[in-house]
Amino acid sequence: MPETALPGRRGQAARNNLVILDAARHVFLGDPKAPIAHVAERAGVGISALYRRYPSKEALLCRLCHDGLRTYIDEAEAAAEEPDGWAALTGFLSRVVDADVHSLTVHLAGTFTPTTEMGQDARRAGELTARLVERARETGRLRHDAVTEDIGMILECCAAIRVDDPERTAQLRRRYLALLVEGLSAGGPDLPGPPPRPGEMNGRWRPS
Amino acid sequence: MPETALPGRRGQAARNNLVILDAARHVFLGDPKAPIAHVAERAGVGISALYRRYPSKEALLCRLCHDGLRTYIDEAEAAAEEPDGWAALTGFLSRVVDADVHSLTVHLAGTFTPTTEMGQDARRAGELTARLVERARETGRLRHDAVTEDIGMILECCAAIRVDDPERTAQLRRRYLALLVEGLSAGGPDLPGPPPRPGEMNGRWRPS
DNA sequence: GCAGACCGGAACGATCCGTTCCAGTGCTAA
DNA sequence: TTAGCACTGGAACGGATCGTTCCGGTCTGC
Repeated sequence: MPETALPGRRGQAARNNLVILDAARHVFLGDPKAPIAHVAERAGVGISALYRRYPSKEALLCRLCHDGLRTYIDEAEAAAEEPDGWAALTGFLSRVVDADVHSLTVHLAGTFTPTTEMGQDARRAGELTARLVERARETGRLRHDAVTEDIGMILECCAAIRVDDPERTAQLRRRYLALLVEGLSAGGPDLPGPPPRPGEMNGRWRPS
Repeated sequence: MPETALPGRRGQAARNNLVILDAARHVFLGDPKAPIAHVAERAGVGISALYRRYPSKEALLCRLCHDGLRTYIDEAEAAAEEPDGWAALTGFLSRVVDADVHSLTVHLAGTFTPTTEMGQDARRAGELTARLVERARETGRLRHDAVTEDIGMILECCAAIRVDDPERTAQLRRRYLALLVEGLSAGGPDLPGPPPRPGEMNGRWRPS
């Protein structure tokens, strides 16, 4: 077990690396504008332990956001391996909602100036999403008027579900994702209004 | 036109009553934690004009929230007149989403200590909602595993959709409400997990 | 023409939060 | 054994924010 790999101060430092990232993820997931002291408190470390690792709050948020983006890409690439296009899309949505990736990426964006690498990753995430939607459409199970941008909106809807207990939150999100996926299925009446345009929900990515 | 009903200072005061409430509704709809100065700025009045009418920010928020709750009740009572139980529920949802009542009620709750009258109104709103769900279920068009508490969650999902342009926001919300309503329709597979419990999403109503 | 209702906005005080700083602790290496 | 140092916890600081108060000015109704 790696948590006992190194004893003493050096081991504590190594362990704190993980503990701090975990705490930060949990805290900023619950409140993107939480003070940095909450992270330290939850991690059970002092504030210096944070500032030794990240030069500023912004850097920490950037790291978390980028990690979330990479998780999104990883899941999308894994879904691309699934032969059934419909199962690929719905399974992808399930896993992304379960991992609460959306709160880490979209909701944290705008609180820091993104790096160019993040921009590239964001573009790649968009391409992978579009491909998943395309494949789902080819199966005929996806309603004809659904577009790629709907995916981001659906994730936004699920991320809005939140109760005190994290496990219960996950359960409820699965429930409403199921409702939305059911709505995504072909067979219903056309959806009202023009569909979301690319980048329409990206106001938060502006440097603020 | 009532804006010219009274001239002079008294007329200005009467007009400011409406202008301030409108501005407050707009500002706090966009950001429940906005500073009170933003309200004054948007209303085009000074800060004293606000404090002359409401003893504190809390009182203003309470007023807005209570107004929103009453709108919800009014819409629910209007929907109760609709003979078709399914149309009553879906029409109700449409109008409540269009009016953005959810952001005024649930999202403002917790920022002030609610009055007992608000508690009564909240209970009445719950009863009316339950009745609408019950009637929709009797039509057979509502999926059998939907519960009253799903309504609040669905409204929460729609309220999460927000882009810069208010009119566009309304369009997009209608789109995802349609998706969710389609999911609510009978015929799909059972929803995963236990349904939401009464009061499960009411953490925000605590005095905080 | 005057008393007072009403206004705009500067000033105040409290709170919050990111960041810095420093004294303490216990490995590590000689 | 001990000197040095990497690392830590948390107090202190400075800036920003925001609710509220206060005051000088304006206009109205009598």
